[in-house]
Amino acid sequence: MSVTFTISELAREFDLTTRAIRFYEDCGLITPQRSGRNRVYTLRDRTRLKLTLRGKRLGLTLAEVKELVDMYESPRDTQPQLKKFLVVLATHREQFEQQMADLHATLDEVRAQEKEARRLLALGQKKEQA
Amino acid sequence: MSVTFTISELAREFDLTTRAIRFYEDCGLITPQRSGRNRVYTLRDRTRLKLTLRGKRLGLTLAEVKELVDMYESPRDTQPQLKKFLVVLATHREQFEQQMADLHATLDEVRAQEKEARRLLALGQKKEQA
DNA sequence: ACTACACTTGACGTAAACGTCAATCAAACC
DNA sequence: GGTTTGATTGACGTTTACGTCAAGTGTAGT
Repeated sequence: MSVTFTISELAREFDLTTRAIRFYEDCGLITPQRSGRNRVYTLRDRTRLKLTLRGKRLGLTLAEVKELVDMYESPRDTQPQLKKFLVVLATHREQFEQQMADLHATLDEVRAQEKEARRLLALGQKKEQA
Repeated sequence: MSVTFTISELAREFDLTTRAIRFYEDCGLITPQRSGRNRVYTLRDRTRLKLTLRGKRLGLTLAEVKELVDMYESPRDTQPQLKKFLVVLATHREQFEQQMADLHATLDEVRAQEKEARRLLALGQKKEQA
C-alpha cells in the first residue's frame, strides 16, 4: 500500500505554498521520489516536513533544522561517530535549554501583565456601575 | 548619579557590533539620548536591549519584539486600551505556549537520542576491553 | 481537438537583519 | 600640533527564506 502525497496535498495540510516545499527540497530537508516529472512524497518526507516546521517555529534556520533532522538518521556505528554525535547533541541541548529559560521568563511576564490588566479592567467596571 | 553607557560598552557587554545596536535604534527598539553627536544609553535602554536579545533567541522578529516591549510600557488608562491590550497579550501567549510545546518535544527527543548514544558508547567500550 | 488543471523548471524580486566599507568628526594623549 | 582612539552618518553588499511571475509539460474531461 505505502501512503504517498502530492506536493499540493502537503501544501494544504501544512498551510504552505508549493514553492516553500520545493525550497525545502533544495535545502536537502526532503528528498521526494519522482513519478515521471512529478514529485511523490512518502510518510518519511511528511515527517521531515513536520519536523522542519517545528524547527522553524523554534526559530531555527533551515540549515540548523537539516543538521538536527539529518543527525537523527545518521549512522552511529563507530565510536568516533558516537562521540561526535554526543558533542553535537549536547550543543543543541544547551541552546534549547537556554531557549527554555527565555521562554519561561517571557511567559511569566506575559501572564503577570495579563493578570494586572484583568485586575485593572475589573476595577474599572466596578466604578462604572457606581 | 544616573548610570549611562556608551555604544561600545553595550556592544562589549552583549557581544554585539555597534552596527547592530544602531540598527535596533532604527527599528525603534531603543532611543538613546545624545551628548553632542554621541549616543548615551540609560539603564532603560539597556533593559530594552536585553529584552530584544531574549526575543531574538526565541526567534521573534525585531518588529515582534518591538510590539511586545512597547506594550509593556504602553498606557492602559482606558477600558478599550485595556481590552485591546488583553487581546494582544493572549495572542502572544498562545504563540509562546505553542513554542513551549515544540520546545518540550524537541528537548525530549534530543535527550532520548543522547541516552541511546551513551548506551551504545558504553556497550562498545565494554567490547573493547574484552 | 480543445480546454482546464496540476505540476514542472527557471529566473528575478523582496523583506529582515545586519556586515562592511568610506568619509568625517571630536576629544585626548604625547 | 600631529595622531591615535572612538564616535558619527551614509551607502552598498549579503544571507535567509521564500514570493512571484513566466513558460512549458502532462493528463483528464467534453
